[in-house]
Amino acid sequence: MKSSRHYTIDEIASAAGVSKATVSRVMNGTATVSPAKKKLVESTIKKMGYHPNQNARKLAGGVGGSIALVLEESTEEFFLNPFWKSVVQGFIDEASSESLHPVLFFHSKDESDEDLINALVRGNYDAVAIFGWHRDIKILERYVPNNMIVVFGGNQGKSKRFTYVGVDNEIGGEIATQHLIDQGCKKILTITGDLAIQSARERLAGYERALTKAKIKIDPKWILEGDFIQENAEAALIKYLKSGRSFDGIFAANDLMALGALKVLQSAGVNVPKDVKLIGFDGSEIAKKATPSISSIAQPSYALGNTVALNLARALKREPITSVSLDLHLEVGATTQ
Amino acid sequence: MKSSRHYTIDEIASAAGVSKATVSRVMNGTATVSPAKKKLVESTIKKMGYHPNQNARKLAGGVGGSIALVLEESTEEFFLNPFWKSVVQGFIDEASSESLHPVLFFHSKDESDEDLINALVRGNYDAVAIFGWHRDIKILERYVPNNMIVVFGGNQGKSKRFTYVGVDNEIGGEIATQHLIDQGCKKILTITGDLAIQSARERLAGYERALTKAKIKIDPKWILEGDFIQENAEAALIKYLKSGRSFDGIFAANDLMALGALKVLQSAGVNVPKDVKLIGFDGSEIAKKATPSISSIAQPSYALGNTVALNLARALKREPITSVSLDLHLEVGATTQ
DNA sequence: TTTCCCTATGAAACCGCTTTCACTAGGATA
DNA sequence: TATCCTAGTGAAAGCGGTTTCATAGGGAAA
Repeated sequence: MKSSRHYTIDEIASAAGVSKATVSRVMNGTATVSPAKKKLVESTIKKMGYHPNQNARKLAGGVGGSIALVLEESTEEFFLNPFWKSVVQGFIDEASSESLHPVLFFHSKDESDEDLINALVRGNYDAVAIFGWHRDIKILERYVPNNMIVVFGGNQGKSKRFTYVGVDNEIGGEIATQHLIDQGCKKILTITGDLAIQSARERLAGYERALTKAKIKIDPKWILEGDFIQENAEAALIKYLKSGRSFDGIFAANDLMALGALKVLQSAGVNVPKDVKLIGFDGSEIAKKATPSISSIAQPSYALGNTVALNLARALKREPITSVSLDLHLEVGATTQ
Repeated sequence: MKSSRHYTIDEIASAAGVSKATVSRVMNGTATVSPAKKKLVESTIKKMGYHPNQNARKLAGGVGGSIALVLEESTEEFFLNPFWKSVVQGFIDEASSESLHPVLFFHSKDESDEDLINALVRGNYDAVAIFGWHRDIKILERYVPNNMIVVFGGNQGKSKRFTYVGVDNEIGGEIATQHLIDQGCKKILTITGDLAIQSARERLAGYERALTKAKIKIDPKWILEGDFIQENAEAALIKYLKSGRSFDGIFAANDLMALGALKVLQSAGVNVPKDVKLIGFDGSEIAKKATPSISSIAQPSYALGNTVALNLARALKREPITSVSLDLHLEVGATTQ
């Protein structure tokens, strides 16, 4: 029973004394086959350790189930950010349980869109999951073959062609900021993410909305432009501290930057949460494990990955899928109490 | 130029006024084609945005370049351990630069070997990289089709069939232990990894060898059996502390467990490195970032992943490949000074 | 019984590409 | 000038499946 050799459907057919059409029908359950032959074929397949050639199957128009996982991040950035870890874990767990094994594409900033699209077209995947896409979506709409299912993780703006699984970042930003206001903060900074990215803009908009609703006039200086990276957030905050301006709250657009802010505040001798209250975004482990633990808007990161995978699986089964918006919720830590 | 439709080689051929054989030859460079026609075909391909169907190509016996990346870990374990992160990063960076996109398999403990092998055979990959494999290797040797290239990351014992990229764990264990001895330690504990795993056994052997060479008699009680997981290492050490036995050095078989040990010692009021010196294994970020920083045997984790990918790429180009043993080196931190 | 319909099944066409095989034409060799 | 190669090319035969099409055989309906 060594499978060092590949059998073909013809060999199975003649070994079982039937035609290859029958073997195919048994494997795919596409037509009625008499119980006797069915059993015979199945046992022959098992006995001979036969595995149909996937290339031949796909070529002939059968099956379907090859998927790609596109991560719009450099590997470096990707592995640094605990949010992604959770997303990918959710994705893979769900995909695995559906017996789908994704082909991995790390698509870093310096690679062109065209490269990616070519690779996807070449591989002619049945479905593609794309996380972290913050480039023009039109190019995808134009060049991706229209029988290819695409599901975005994260909000990618409206598209009739593709669906997405996301969260309402603006509401998240608003909840975070409102929480600071509820805790008595009056002068609230925000450290934004990379504003080239939609989610960063949305979180900022939520921040602004909360302050506007609370009739707090926003000082433009309060908005520290960051890029989701810890070091740069630290630098921005240090600069602000040096300016001598006062403040009593910070909303950071992700936990990594919140952690950086916490570090800066602590080493500047600022008491958190007494002097300044701090909240992040993502609800990641690093926020929970920080000392003191950082309040955060919990992104259902695992669920995000999970749901995208689920949608792919459904779409592959020809079930209809729609875009989904997952819930965010406030996780109060020690930095806002 | 919308590529929403797939052209076939026939269409390209007739558009260019040649036979499909010629188109194929141009694409693959498998035979001489007159410069004029070659140019013509190439421009037609570009103009029409043609992408050959990979399934058809593979079926017809051409190309080759589909690879699988098998991680013998649950996603959970995998994402917890910083060592893997680096390995995978190295792998992906190299693979990407060779335009290879791996299909991802997380093969957790509760899945049978057969499942994995079936999946690999089904996908008929040209090459497979396997990291963290600590099951019987014979089953792979037996059932993996012999035209499938397999490269292990980590030491998997000898196999004529497969190659691996690894490190000499025994020497690593010896270097670590010797370092503690050099620093004046006399009673050295070790917290082992899961001894079902070869690398754990090798590191333990290295520990024993160093002590034997130094003529220090090993107290069996010194060997705390762990499993590479932080919490369990902590528990084991706490138990040892309660026993009241003295010691002045600890070699933990990975950094995660060393970190756990550090935590336990600190909260027990033991001064590290004054009272007890501590060394880990992996050379990971968490060791460097700990306070005090933990000495460690640096695994070239990035290089490990990188080299495996490199070997795959070479093998796919029909270049000969051999097993490689990468160098380990001591990284002295604050816990042994 | 005869007619009809449905189930079970094999033969053959086809999926899109690679590669062998056979053939042509023009240059080198004798 | 007659002969032999060789480079360039198209036709056709697979690669290993799926699916259409046609057909044989039985039971139900008439």
